Amino acid sequence: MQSRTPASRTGRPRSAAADTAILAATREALVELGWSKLTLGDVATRAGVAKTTLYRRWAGKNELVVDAVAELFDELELPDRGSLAADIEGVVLQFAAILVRPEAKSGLMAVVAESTRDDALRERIRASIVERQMCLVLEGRARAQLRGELPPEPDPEESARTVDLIFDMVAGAVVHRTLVSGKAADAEWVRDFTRVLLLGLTGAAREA
Amino acid sequence: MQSRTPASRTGRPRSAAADTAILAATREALVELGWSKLTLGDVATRAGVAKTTLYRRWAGKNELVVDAVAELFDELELPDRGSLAADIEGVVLQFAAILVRPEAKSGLMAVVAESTRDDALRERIRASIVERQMCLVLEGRARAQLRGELPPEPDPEESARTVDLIFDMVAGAVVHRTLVSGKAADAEWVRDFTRVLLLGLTGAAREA
DNA sequence: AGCTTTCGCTACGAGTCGTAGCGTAATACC
DNA sequence: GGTATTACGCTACGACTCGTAGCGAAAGCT
Repeated sequence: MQSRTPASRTGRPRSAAADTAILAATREALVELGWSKLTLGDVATRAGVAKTTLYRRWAGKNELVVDAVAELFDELELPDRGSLAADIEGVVLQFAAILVRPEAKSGLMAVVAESTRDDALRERIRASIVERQMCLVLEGRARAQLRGELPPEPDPEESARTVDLIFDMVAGAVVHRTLVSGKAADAEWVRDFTRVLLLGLTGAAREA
Repeated sequence: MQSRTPASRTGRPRSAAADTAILAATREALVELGWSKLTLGDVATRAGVAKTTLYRRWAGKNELVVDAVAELFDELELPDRGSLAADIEGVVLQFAAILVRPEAKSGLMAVVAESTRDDALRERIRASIVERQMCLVLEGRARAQLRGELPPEPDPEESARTVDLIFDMVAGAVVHRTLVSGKAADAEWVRDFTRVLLLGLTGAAREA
């Protein structure tokens, strides 16, 4: 999780408790101070560790916040709710519930902004946050194809394109709704969104 | 555009050239340094003005970058391309062309992140960036309803909900594709996206 | 002219950054 | 148990940025 986990077998091991304390303190500081006013010195004080300890484990503020925010997304799951529409609504509501939390709002967009100039950071975000969400899309799509709600796509290249597209549409819409428009992705919005996603603007209007 | 335009009619007027120079210097600094390493002192030097002049016009880094980035979106237009699908593809390609520019990538997400803790900043972003995009959605939808491609929605409240939803889906998908997934929203992607948006996941697959 | 406001410049205290050095604590190996 | 090795807490440091204050000069309005 940290920048590097050396295969050193000798010497005093790193405190696992310090890790959890630091990440929790980071989220706490994100809530109280936000991204721009968050300082590593303050996080170290909150966590009860020395500032040097923090720098020994993380390269900087970006990497630390990525790890702290990534843990928020661990709770994402995709229970089988019987239909594609119900599955989408369920996972979108979960996703929205995470995004309204202030530690997620403040931190996630900031590290994404930084990742536009830092490829290593982008890869770190992809591996620890985005990939998990992508797996949910894959799982939900495969489940829908088994149910016959979506046609199978034999061409692997086109299939990958479709999965990417769905992922950007779902995650992008929820993020934009929550963070840019600043409105809640509540049950009503999620219902409308799912209808448009499945049936399209033209089809959804006919069934309204 | 700046923080306040006092109705002072006497005295030396503010240099309009300084404004454009400062905003251009801000975008230049965003490209070279990115959001986090951008300093107001550096921007002032690039623009050839004193640091104090900059602080007299903008409250801080957030407000300055919002204004600098907002000018990038002035070129957004919605020419009538004959069909709803063509209109969407056209405006999405324009939007994507702006978002790939490094000054937009670095700056936009950062100020959105900051706006999660600053209501005044959020309103500033809404007024100078988001509102313009929202108008395009309204215009395109009205045009499609005249063509008969979309059914009219008499209920103003439901109509507003639909416009908000479309806006979040379109803008969110493009932003997520460009900034989070880090892939280009090229013609092929835009075509697939438009098809899903109009026909839905189920309908789009049938016509693939 | 006279008045008002802006501009450029310099300087300043405050705060943060990331690192180095040191002594101590905790574990693995012999 | 002794020893090597690493992590830890603490302090201190130079470098940098921040945002503001004060000053004299410049530019425009009446």
